Amino acid sequence: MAEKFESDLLRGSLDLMVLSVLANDPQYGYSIQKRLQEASREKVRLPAGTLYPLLHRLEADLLIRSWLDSSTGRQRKWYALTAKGKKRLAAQAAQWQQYADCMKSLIGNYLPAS
Amino acid sequence: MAEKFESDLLRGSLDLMVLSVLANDPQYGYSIQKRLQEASREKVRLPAGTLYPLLHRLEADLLIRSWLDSSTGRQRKWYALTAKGKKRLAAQAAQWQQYADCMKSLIGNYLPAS
DNA sequence: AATCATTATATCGTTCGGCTATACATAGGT
DNA sequence: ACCTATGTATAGCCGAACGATATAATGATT
Repeated sequence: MAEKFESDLLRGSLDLMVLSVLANDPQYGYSIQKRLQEASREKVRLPAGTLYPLLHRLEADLLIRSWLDSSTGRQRKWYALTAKGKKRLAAQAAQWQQYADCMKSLIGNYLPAS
Repeated sequence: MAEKFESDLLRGSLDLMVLSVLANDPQYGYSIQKRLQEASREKVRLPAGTLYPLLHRLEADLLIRSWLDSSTGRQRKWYALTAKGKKRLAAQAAQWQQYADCMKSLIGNYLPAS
């Protein structure tokens, strides 16, 4: 119960997951980690060694921007989507759906009866 | 139009795709390639450098077995699912659906209106 | 006060799958 | 003779996800 998804399954959609978490409001790394965990019912649990490099990569691609905030006691690095990031989110989400439809038509027959 | 899916999207589901193509009848490498291309409307086009190592891997894991057939003129290496491969196909398909549901709930809001 | 779990960020090195490039060989069409 | 499609194969590169490790502040427990 609540087994994690295989790493390779996540590969290629982790960016999209993180972008979608940032869609509505800014988040900092740790909160992104927790939100994804929660939203996936514990099936996605990003290790720090995956999350932070990923965020740095997205920022280097100008899909997100960051700022430090130490005013709330603990130092946090907040991230928000850029305009480019919003476009990317929409594009990636659309592509993902196509991909999912494609997969579903391939494996549809071998799925457990619901 | 008919843009290929990003490589990283396929990672982790290529095995499942190939297993599903082999589910009903034996196939040889080249025919698997063509079938996947067709079934995906050209969005999945496995290069030989991806396909053949993948098949060797699946065979090493005893998920598929192979035999040569030169009787039809051209030499072909046929592959078929093993019992273990069938189980794996069912398991992977089930996991993939869970994963897809999870993704959909995450990115549902950012999908283009259908 | 000392100890420990949680919060919070970061990097190093490993692993491994998909890709490009390359290679080789047969069949069929012009 | 040449070219395209068919058919299989491997070497080497690339890059993402990961485990291990490091650092440090906070809050709870004893």
